[in-house]
Amino acid sequence: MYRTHTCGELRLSDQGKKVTLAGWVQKSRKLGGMTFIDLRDRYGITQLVVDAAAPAELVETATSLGREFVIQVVGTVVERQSKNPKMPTGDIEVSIESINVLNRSVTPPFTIEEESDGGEDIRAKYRYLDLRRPPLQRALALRHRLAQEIRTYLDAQGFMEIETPYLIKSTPEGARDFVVPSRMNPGQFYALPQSPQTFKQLLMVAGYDRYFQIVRCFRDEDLRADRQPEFTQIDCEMSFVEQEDVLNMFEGMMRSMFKNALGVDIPDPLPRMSWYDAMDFYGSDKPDIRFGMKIHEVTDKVQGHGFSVFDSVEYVGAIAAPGCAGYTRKELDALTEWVKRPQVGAKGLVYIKCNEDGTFKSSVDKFYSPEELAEVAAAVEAKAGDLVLVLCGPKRKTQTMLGVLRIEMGGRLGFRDPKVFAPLWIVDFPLLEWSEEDGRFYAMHHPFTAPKPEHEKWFYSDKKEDLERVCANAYDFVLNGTELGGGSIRIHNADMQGRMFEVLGIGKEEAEYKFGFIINAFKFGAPPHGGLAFGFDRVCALFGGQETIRDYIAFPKNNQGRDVMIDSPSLIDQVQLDELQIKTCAKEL
RNA sequence: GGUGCGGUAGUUCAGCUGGUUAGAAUGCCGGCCUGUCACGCCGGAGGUCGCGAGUUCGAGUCUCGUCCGCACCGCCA
Repeated sequence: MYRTHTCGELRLSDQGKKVTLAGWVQKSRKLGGMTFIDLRDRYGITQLVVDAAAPAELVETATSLGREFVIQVVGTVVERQSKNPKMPTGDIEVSIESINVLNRSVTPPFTIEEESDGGEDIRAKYRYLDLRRPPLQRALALRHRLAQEIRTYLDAQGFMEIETPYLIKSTPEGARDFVVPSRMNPGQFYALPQSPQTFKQLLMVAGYDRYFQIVRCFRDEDLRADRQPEFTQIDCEMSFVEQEDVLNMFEGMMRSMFKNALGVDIPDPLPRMSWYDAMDFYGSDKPDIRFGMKIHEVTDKVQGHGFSVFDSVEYVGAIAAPGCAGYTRKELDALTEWVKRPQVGAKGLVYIKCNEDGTFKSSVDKFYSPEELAEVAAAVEAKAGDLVLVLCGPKRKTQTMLGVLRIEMGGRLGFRDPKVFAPLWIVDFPLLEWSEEDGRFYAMHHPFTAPKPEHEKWFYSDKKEDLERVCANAYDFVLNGTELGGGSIRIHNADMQGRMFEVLGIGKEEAEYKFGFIINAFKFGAPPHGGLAFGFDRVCALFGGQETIRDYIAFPKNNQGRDVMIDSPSLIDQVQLDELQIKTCAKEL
């Protein structure tokens, strides 16, 4: 037996026990005659001690151990003479009678401790060493815990986990596909799935009315801290359901995840907000509702006073930053520069200070009386001591900029505490989105989303205005300003699916080539169905209070989609290339 | 495709308007030390300043190019 206990479990109550431990040498401290060794495994650290009175051979071995040596020791649990209250095992130590060096280690390039001295670069290259550190071990443990909760909950609700293929057909209607050449089918390619969307719908056709899968998905797009080329979705679909059924089922799942993994209670039922309200009041389709500072339109209150900047625009909107009336000229100038950066894109910033004494001071005093400024302040629910920030321009674009400004100010004011959780549903999304540059509609969610039944009359209209106002029974699960998941009630009718492809400008032949299988399947008694998918990596990161998902993935890719540890992607040799017979033989669509 | 920041010892970093032999901390190696737990003390080794051009009497430092990392914009149905 390699060990009788782990390095995290021994306590004072184990005093006197003879134990065998195995683990990694984190650090050794030699004090002349005696040697202390911190032995680590993923359960914790236990201090080992070798006394001066020990046999010379044992002392010799103990003092020759290097960092990250793997050792097995036999010894007795004893109470420490000087305890360490910072360690869970700090009341005891193991007095060693024998050491078995199971494996040596070269000196690691960075410290394997709670806080490593290594930078991201070097830790990524030696990911297997970084993964020995407690923060990474906690992150993966949380991921495991959440996956278990999901399976437990969905299993109890009658869901079946069914695997779908990874080698599928390329249908790049949105993100780019990773493609995989096929040796047995020269010149032809599989694609890796961006999601199992069509397969889960086919499972509904097949009668598996409650399906889920914790599944890897792939997108060949540029990366971010919260975006990886391969990522994991909690993919779910149900038959014979309406939007209400889906929302209830999956907010229940999130509720049990919050409760059982974090001990946090989230509201029951969760708040819901229409997409239009989210855009109007938060300037985002993924609002952070941990704090207020809602956006208010003040166009009619500020136009017609001779201030040409406001008079010439479609929309003027504002937010109130609590307690910021004391901002200095310098701070306001800096804030103005901040909103003018390309990432925000505002042309300028107008402010109104609502002073504690009830007076107002603004950058546009020339054009507005104190009474008029008070009216604007009242419209954005500003109180004495608040700072009103005003932006103007085209409606949606300005709301988006105000949304970015709101998030920034909310962060500065400490309203974005990662330990506070404010989930909600965003509902009633538009079905379609017009692209000016391409001169066509794109599906806002995906081309399998059904229009709301009451909007179908517009869906079959040829007028752009009609199509633009079609809403879908589509929904996003949003937490703290991050979209964690989304879904919709699907089209289950072959004719309607055909109409959707038509609206999206996908020709009959192209639709047949790319999606013929699903259109065909819908002719064989497809049940009404709908579902959703959560981004599991993001769920883990947010539950763990982090912005980056990399720590929650054992072996993530870097910014360029590279794995710097195994050095992939990489060139392949000519023999492999020849076998694959990759030639130019594109399909005309 | 674009913007910003960064690349100097194993590691994390400092290095001013260009100027002698490129420093610190930590790690590593050796010595001392019987209650350490960021142990302490003494000594030592350790550098292609990412790479390539250029300017200059002289480049870690300035210029251009290039590679790599991180964050962001575009992109992500």
